[in-house]
Amino acid sequence: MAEGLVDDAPLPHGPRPGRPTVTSRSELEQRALELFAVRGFEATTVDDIAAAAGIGRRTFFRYFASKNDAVWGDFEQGLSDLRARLATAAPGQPLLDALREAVLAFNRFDPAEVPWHRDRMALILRVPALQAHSALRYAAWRDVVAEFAARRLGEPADALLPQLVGHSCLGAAMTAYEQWLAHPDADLQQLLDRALRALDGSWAGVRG
Amino acid sequence: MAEGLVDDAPLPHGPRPGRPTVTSRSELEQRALELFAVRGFEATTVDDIAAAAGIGRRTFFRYFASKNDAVWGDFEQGLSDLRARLATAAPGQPLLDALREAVLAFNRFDPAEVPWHRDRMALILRVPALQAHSALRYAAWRDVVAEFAARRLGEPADALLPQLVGHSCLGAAMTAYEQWLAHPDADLQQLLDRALRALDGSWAGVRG
DNA sequence: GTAGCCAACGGCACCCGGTGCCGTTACCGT
DNA sequence: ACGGTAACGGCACCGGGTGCCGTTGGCTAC
Repeated sequence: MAEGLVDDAPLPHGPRPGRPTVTSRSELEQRALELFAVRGFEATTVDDIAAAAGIGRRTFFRYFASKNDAVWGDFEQGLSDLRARLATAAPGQPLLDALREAVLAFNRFDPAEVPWHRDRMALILRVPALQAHSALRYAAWRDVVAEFAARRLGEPADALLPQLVGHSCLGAAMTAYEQWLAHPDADLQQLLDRALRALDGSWAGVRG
Repeated sequence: MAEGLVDDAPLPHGPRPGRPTVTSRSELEQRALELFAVRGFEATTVDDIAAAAGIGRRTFFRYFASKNDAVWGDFEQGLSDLRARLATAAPGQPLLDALREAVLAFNRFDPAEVPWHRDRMALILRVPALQAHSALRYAAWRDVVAEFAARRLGEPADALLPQLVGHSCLGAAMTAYEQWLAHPDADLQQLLDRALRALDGSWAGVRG
C-alpha cells in the first residue's frame, strides 16, 4: 500500500557530515520480507533480520520503530500521496468517483513489485500480530478519507457521515485485497474498482 | 461490549475436584481497570495487577492470555449472544433493522456498569496498544455480522456485500462510541441508533 | 482420619521486542 | 592532521509472555 519508488535512505544522504549509512530502509525491508516469507513472521527475530542485513540489532530499530513496521514500507509517503491526490480532485467530480480514483492510484504498483507486495499483504492480513498493528495504519488511512469527505460535505471530519465513508472505503479495499490473495490470477485494480463501485448502491442492494 | 452478568470464575467451579480458584476473571478485570484508570495502561505492569489482586504474575496469565485481554471482559460471551440474537431475528425483518436491534442489545448495560464501561472503551479507543489489539476483536465481531448478512443474502460470508455490511456496521458503532466518549451526557443507545439508521441512506446522502 | 486424586497456584528460568546510554567509527571540511 | 558530526552497535535493562515443575489444598474414597 505504498506506491512507486521512494527514497532509498533513512535520511536524504547527500554530501553530509557524519558517518554514512550502511544500508537503507528499503533494503532492510526487503531482507525482512524475505525472511518472513521463508521462516514466517513470528519465527523470525529482529536479530535474524539484523544479521541478514549485516547490521546490529540496535541499528535495526533506528530504521524501523518496530519489527511490525518493517512490513509496511514507507506508508507515510503513501498517505501523503493519497492526501495530495484527493486535494487536487476536480470539485465537480462525485465524491465516490474521486475516492475510487485515488484508492486505485494508491494501490498501483510496478509489475515487478507485485509479487512481494502480495507477500506483504498476505502477512498483514493473516498474521495476528500484524493484523493488530495494522489497525493503527488503517486508522490513519481512514482519517485521510474522512477528512476529504468532510471537506466535500461541509462537516467536521469526526461527524457521522465522513467517518462512515472512511470505514466503508477501507472495508471495500480490504475485501478487494482478500479476494486478490485468494485468487492470485485476479487483477487487483479491477477488484478494487468493483468493490468501491459496490459502495454506491450497497445498502440498496441489501434492503431487499 | 459484553452484556449482563457473566460467570464469575474461569471455569464452571461447582463442586469440582482440585484446588479452588483464588479469584475470578471478572474480579481480576475490575482490579486491572482500576489500576489502568489511575496510572494509565502502559504504566501499569502485569506484576502490579497481580499484586493488587493478591495472585502471582504467572496466575494472571491463566486468566487472561495477555494484558490487553484484561480490558475486554468476556467478549466471547458477548459474541455468542450477538450471534444468537441475529439467528433468531424474524426472517421477514429487514436486514438493517435486525442488525440495529442486535447491536443495540449488544451494547445495553446495567446503569451501574456504565461508568467503568466508559473507562474501558476510552482505553480501547485511545491507547494505541489497545487500538491495535482490538482489531482482532473487531474482526471477529464483523465476521458475526457478515455471516448473518451472508445468510440473508444467500451469498458466502467472504463475498463483497456481506463484508461491506460488516465494515459499515462496525464503523457506525465505533463512530457512535467516539461521540459517546466526547459527550458524556449523551445516550449511547440513541447514538448507536442514529448511526446505524444513517447507514441506510448513507451513500445517498453523500452522492450530492 | 488418612490416603490419594486433581486442578489451581506460583516461582523460576528463559525468550524476545523495545529503549536509554555511551563509547566507537568513519566521512567530511578546514 | 584535526575536529565536527552523525551513524553504528554493544550493553544493560525493562516488560510481556511461556514452559516447566514442584506445591497447595479441597475433595472423595476407604
